[in-house]
Amino acid sequence: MADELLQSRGVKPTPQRVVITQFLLDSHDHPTADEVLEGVKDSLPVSLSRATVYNTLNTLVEAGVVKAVSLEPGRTRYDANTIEHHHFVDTKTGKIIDIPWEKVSQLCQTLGPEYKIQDYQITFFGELAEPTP
Amino acid sequence: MADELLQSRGVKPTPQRVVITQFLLDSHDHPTADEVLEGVKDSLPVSLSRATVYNTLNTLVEAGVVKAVSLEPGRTRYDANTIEHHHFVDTKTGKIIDIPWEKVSQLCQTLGPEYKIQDYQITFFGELAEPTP
DNA sequence: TTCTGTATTTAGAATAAATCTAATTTAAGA
DNA sequence: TCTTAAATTAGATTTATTCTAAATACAGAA
Ligand SMILES: [Mn+2]
Ligand SMILES: [Mn+2]
Ligand SMILES: [Zn+2]
Ligand SMILES: [Zn+2]
Repeated sequence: MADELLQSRGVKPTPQRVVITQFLLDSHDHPTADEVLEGVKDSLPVSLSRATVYNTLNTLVEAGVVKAVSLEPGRTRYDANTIEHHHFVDTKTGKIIDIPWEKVSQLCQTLGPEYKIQDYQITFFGELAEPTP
Repeated sequence: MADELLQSRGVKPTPQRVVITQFLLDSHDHPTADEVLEGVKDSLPVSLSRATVYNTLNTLVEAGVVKAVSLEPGRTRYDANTIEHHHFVDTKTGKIIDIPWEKVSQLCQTLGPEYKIQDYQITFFGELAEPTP
């Protein structure tokens, strides 16, 4: 599973990369680099370096295998759900859950009564056109 | 200006707080804590501690005088524009500009041809209702 | 198979944002 | 003036991430 995914994206599937990728595929809670290290280190016969976790995560992001998510200051989270989607941050628990892209239909209206929205923000990424002279 | 704003939000307007608040009111580029320190330290007769900058920024956020913005990993930016609005991140320059709330009308459609949108993401903050048993 | 070069991993050092600590200053009120 | 709480300060500390330099792994050539 992880193995083929890596192959298809042109990333050599080393044991460390496979195990980290699989962990992210199985996660639904947007783990941090540290949570990845904790969750993965015992499933390798060798000691896993923190540097390898960061190297791998950066490689995976660059190859489009996972997405980096920065919703809170201080640490980046990682998401194997690469389909376009939004996030809902529970301000009580800090839990970040996925919101399907289609759920946000007319002008970001109702997600449903189970979400008590206090605030939301759309972040656009792109390039600003040069002003025409 | 900054003085009255602080008063009205119940924050004692010390020289450090006034000068930092004024700097943010005059900024339109979402400065970081370090940029605030650099931009402000020479307009005080005393040396300004980094701790004071962070203390003040946290106080201002808590009092609703400014907003903390975390769009990129690693550092928080600060925004004296407290009217609800979105942000546009120029992926070439890193520049973050404000998008008026109303601009995003039907399902986050066109901002106008000057914005070449590569990606966007809506972040919701709120509380998840308990599942009814 | 052995050789060789490149990619990957590793432990630990370095960096950078933010917070903490403990001492000092400020300033309001009795 | 005296008291006291709040605010500020320099510097140390913490935490996330990156860097460095050495060790490993491993594919391809000979
Ligand atoms: Mn602005
Ligand atoms: Mn940091
Ligand atoms: Zn997600
Ligand atoms: Zn803004």
